[in-house]
Amino acid sequence: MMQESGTETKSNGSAIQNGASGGNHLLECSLREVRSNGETPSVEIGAADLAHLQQQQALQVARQLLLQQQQQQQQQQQQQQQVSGLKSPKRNDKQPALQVPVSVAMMTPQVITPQQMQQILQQQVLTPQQLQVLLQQQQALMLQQQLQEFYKKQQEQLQLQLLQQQHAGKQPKEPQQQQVATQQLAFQQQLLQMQQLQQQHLLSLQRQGLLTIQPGQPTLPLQPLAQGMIPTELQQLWKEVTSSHTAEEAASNNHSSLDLSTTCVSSSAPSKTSLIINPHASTNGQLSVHTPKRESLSHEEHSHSHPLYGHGVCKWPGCEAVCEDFQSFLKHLNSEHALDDRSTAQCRVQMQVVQQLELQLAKDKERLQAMMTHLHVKSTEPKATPQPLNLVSSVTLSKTASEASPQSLPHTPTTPTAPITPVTQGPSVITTTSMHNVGPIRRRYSDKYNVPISSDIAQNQEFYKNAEVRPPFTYASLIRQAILESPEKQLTLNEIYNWFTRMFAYFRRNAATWKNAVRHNLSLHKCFVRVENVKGAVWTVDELEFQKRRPQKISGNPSLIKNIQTSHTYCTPLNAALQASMAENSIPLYTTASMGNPTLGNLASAMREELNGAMEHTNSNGSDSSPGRSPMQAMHPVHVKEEPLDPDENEGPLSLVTTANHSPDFDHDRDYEDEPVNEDIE
DNA sequence: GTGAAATTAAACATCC
DNA sequence: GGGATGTTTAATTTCA
Repeated sequence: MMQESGTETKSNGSAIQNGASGGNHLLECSLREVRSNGETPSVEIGAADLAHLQQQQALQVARQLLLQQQQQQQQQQQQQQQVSGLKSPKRNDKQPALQVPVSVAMMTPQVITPQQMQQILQQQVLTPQQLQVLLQQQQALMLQQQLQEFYKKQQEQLQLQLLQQQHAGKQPKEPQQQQVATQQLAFQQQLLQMQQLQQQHLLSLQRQGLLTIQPGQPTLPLQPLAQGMIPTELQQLWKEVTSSHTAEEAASNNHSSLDLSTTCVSSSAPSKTSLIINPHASTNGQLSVHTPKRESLSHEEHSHSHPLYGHGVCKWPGCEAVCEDFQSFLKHLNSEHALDDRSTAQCRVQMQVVQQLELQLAKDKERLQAMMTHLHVKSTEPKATPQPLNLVSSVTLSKTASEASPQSLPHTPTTPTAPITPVTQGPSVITTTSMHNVGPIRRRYSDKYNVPISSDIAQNQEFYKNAEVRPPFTYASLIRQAILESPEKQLTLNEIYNWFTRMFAYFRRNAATWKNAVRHNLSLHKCFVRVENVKGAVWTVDELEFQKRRPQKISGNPSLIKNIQTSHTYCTPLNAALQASMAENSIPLYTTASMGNPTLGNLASAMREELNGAMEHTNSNGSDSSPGRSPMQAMHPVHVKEEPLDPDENEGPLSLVTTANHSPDFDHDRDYEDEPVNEDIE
């Protein structure tokens, strides 16, 4: 691709700089440009074929137009020779206009024929959205074609007028010339509008993935528009305007520098002359839409609006040359940033920068949308347990915050819902990291610092259900939660198993391991009381024993602790999330303060309020003020093997979980029990 | 560095 | 007899 782009650049450049030999060299140059532009694949899948067809058609149309031009030129010469033996300057003025259709044909892919469209539809290579965009683009192209035809007719009228003018001798020319110039300018403006429209369509295609921009590939569909126009057609269009603008130029019939075609024929005048004469013809690849009057209005207006000039400094990438006024800026622009390989390369680099930024913006927008969607869902969820957000659970007043090593980062599954509760102090960021990349690092936090496990589970229910992420709670906490969620606050072992597998995807594998751990915990901790029932044994929770299990390890002023937590816990994950997001996208790291995101600020504020409420509740309650529970293993080694979901998950989580429902039907192990333990995979 | 708690693994017993 | 359930022990890991 880079080679192709380089070739294209050279071909375009040669069309300008070397376009001085041969009577039809300009035509050859145009054709070469058409070919070079037409050979650049820039659309993938079906669109690539489509673009190829369009390019081929464009080539054919360009050739036809060129033939027509040649014929017209011959006819004109014959007519003029018949009318007068003198060489008419107007004839030369007409010829550039005749070049324009070539450029139009070159830069406008042809409309897809119904057969081609039907073929595309049959092949189903495009999605409906892509087809819609394609149709819009086709409409724009059809408009361009109509415009092109209009322009051809206009040119013919111009020729007739000029011929009549020549026949009429020295009659007043200026009104006609002005009319011609006005018409040409109107056409230029229309042309530009069509270009912009097409660029918009191409951008939309690009955003939708129809177009693929490869790094270093300067052969974007828009580029034929710009690059094709810059070297020749732009100058010609401008010359048409300027040449017919003043009576002096009209009077100076032999002034060949204003006619690029003459320049080409003369084989001696470099095309750069036209650049000097018409500085705005191709300045920076921007097609000037200014009429001569506008151009002569004032440069101040220009200086205020020129994107490359501001505060007396040239804003050309990497330049920053100081220009006292706009005139000097223009001189500098035309001298230092003229149309050459360097400027072209810089322009392409800038285009790629813009493209990358657009892609980045789209990516970040998508990320933001996902985040907003996720938070919105969470906020609108009916809160069965209006308990504080579990972000407080990520609070650690000790080294854990500073030990936020990559290993301790929360595992970020690819599921659409990520835990709103950071598992650790690490950034809770949705990344593309697969959830299977979870490491053996284990973190548990929830039953420390009196974090209500129910809140976290409720808020991250979908996440835990879908992502094979180990819940950051101890077995004891999970068992207790399962039992407390039951209507009768009692569960059989099998029902506890089912609760684990139903609520956590993580516990859908290695059943033998974690079930053994469940049994071990039930037996080990005194807080779990086995109650013999008529229909079997059920497990209940002795809350007093549960609260006595761990001593309070956080000492000091509770209010101070609360302040510390509120000042660090909430900000850290948010900042980390933002920073990680930026780091992932290679965006310079901004501070949260500099970003000043009100939404996040409000979010953090709301969380802080909830945290305060939670802490106050805890402190006042005192029953759940034993945060000293030791950590829990947050992550297990990852197992590659996927397992089917438990069909029993469709059952209501709690409605059937009663002692009376304890029946052998609850075959909890039929899907998980006999799984091989794959701990050693990693 | 240490101790407590949690986790994991295993053996064993009991019951259905 | 096999599996589920329950108990116990030991090694290891995590973290305050």
